[in-house]
Amino acid sequence: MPYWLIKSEPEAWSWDQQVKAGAKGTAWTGVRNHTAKLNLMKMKKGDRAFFYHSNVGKEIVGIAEVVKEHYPDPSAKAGEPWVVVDFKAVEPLKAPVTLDAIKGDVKLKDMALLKQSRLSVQPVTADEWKIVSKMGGK
DNA sequence: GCCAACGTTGGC
DNA sequence: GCCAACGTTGGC
Repeated sequence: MPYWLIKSEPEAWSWDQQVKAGAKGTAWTGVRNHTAKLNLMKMKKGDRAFFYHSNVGKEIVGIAEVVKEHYPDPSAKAGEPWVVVDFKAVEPLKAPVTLDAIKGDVKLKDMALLKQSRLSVQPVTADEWKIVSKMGGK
């Protein structure tokens, strides 16, 4: 099963808001980058993603799950190609995994989070998923 | 089709 | 607040 990492500035959309959105989940709107869009389109229902707080916090705070596969982004202008998927919060990490901690682990040096820091929807390998989950207290 | 200018993201 | 990375735009 593929794994992902989704980024949000907590001032715009935080993990707490995602939790409050409940089991039904919410649309992950606002992706305006083609690489990120392609990743959204690859996601299948049930895929899991790390929820990362960019800018403020700079840490992975929880695990989200795809509840609805991609469909046109309601926040896009007519004719634009952007898509969204619906995510729900699954569970928080017991201990958030900070960017510093990720940088400090040589096994995570190839993570897209470090290599393509501006990409807001990224793939995560199974190994990376396992390591970060463990660091997060799972 | 190239590339300079410009805007945005996100870490520091 | 600065700046590196990088995507987009527009002149040629």
